[in-house]
Amino acid sequence: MTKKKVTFADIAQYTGFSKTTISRYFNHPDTLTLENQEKIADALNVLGYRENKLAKVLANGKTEIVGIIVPNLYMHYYSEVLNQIISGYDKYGYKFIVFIGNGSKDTEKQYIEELLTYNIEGLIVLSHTISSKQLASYHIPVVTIEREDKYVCSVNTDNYMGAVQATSLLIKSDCDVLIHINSKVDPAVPSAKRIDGFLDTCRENQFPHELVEKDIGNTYAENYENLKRIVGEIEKRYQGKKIGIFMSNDTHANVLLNVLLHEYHYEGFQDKFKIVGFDNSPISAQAIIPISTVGQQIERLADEAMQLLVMQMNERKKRSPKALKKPIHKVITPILIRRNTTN
Amino acid sequence: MTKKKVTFADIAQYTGFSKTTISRYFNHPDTLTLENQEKIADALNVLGYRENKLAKVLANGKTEIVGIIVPNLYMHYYSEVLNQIISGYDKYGYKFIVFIGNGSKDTEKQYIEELLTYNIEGLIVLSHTISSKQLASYHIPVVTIEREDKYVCSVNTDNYMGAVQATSLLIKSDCDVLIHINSKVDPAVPSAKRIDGFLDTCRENQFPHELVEKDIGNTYAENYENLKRIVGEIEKRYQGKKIGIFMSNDTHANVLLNVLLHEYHYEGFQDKFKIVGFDNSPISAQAIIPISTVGQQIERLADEAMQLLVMQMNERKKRSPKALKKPIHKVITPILIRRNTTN
DNA sequence: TTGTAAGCGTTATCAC
DNA sequence: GTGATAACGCTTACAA
Repeated sequence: MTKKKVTFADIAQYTGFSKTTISRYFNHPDTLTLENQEKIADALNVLGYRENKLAKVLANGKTEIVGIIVPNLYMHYYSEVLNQIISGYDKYGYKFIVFIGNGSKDTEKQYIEELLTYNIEGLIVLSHTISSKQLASYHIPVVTIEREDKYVCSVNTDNYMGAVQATSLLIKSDCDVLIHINSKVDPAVPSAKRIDGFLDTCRENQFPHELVEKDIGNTYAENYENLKRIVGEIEKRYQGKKIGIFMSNDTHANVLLNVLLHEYHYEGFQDKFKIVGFDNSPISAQAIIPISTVGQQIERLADEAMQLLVMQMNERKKRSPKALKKPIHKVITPILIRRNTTN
Repeated sequence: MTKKKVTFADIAQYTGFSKTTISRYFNHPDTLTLENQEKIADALNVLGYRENKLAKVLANGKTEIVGIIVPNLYMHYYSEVLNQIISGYDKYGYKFIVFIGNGSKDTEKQYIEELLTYNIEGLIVLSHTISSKQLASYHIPVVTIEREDKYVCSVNTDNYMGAVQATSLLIKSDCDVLIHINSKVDPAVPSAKRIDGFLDTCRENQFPHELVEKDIGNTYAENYENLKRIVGEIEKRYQGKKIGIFMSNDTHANVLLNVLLHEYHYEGFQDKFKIVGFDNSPISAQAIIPISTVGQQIERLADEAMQLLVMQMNERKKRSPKALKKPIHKVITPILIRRNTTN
């Protein structure tokens, strides 16, 4: 039916009004008589009008589109954040063009360039490759989530607090010594605070502890072998002691659990080992023994990010926009989730 | 620096050419002298030009934007499909506006309407709520993935073949009786073929079997309780027999595994039960005993979908576009992944 | 309350 | 090879 597109011109002709009046019907309906509003409304139906946002954008500059760059969707954390952000459409009305970073700084910059050609109003960045300084240089509203954020607005989980919660839980679980296994993390990345939180809590409580800073690989098999070795060493070092292990994420916590179950046949390994993970990803709940973990409040993380972005985008639409003097950094407290790998 | 946007007009003025020539520089560079090409290239750099795709779109209608509607990103299968499709940007150049269906037909229709106002060139649909008839009525290129697809182009996994592979593997694993646990599935949905594949294979081999068609809930706890009960009944019914269970997906296969391990203390439960899942989701590899499964070739699924869509979109750009007489349905063969829950 | 006309930044159609 | 000029569909002063 709708062969050609119906435009304001068609409606104007049909109703006898001018294009301007049709435009006003959409943007300032109250400036028309009710009668005329109805006339136009009828015409819209009869002709089967569908608005053309692109034409609108060309005229007023508001795309209502936000760009997102995620490192990957393989990790549940990222897909859940993406999920929550995109679902924000219902609340904020912004649409999202999504790019998946492939780790290369240059291609990610290209992605941003491409997004800019579409006049996106703002950008949400979860990938780590592009520095916040670089991001700031684009002079568009930006919010980063859980990454280096010196020069741009950001939302982060309170990783320090999360680590404190995890460590405290292990202490309360009657452990004799505490271990934190993590890869070497750039101190500028928020998750580096997990290490600080662990160390500080142990020290404050004058609790025996050890930090194992080692990259344990990217595949399940690599993780398994590396953790098997690490656990072997730890066990030797702390014979007869009850060991609490704070893992940097749930995926690794689960591998650790499997290692202990398989290699050490601890049917009652719970007497010997306690485990806390991080992220509250599905695996932590689905593991053979549900794993205690620190859950990021992803829904809030996403919502705060959108609020921060919307604020910047609105400011920009004002007659005399004022850039923020300082980037705003929001922090979301994580929630400790007690399951079966701790008391 | 780049206070105001640099337009063709600016470049034209700077170089002394007309806007037309600048446009030609981008679209038909070979019709300019090399000398002039360089002049313009220089100007572009000096002035810091960035193209405006929206203006371009208004003039020629090609947005290079495709809409995607996914039911959720909680299930790894969907996030992985999304991942692969979006990554197709590097190959096909299309950008993606993503919506997450919330199960309501009306809101998903609204999403499509919104996408249409942006003149998207095509649509990829993974969510199940909107009928293919309805989708076809929008008269834009559409491809669906693993869902009802009567009136539109689609790409699906060969679910029947996957079920045949899974069932055969269980037979080869020396089982005495085969069980398939699945919820009640609409026969129009491709995954319904898994049931057919199971039943046909059992019958052809004259193998004892049973189909358990039951909804086992949406949470881990529900899954656990339901499967515990189901397994209890099955065990009673087939005492002393080796039971092969084909689960409809890996998440449930993992719960089943945990049930068997916990409730039945089958250290050597492998002698009694064999399990095959479906999807090759991360959990199948990370489970305490890695689970054999049928893996969908998601990368191919996504790529075929894009090819099918690009084909339709290109046809539409021709002077006299010809609509397809019949929708095209592509089928991708899944791959059996043998791990430790089968021989 | 409504209309006129000039943009918004490109592309396409003619001319020259 | 290059340049006017008219679209593309809508918004927005400025008038009336």
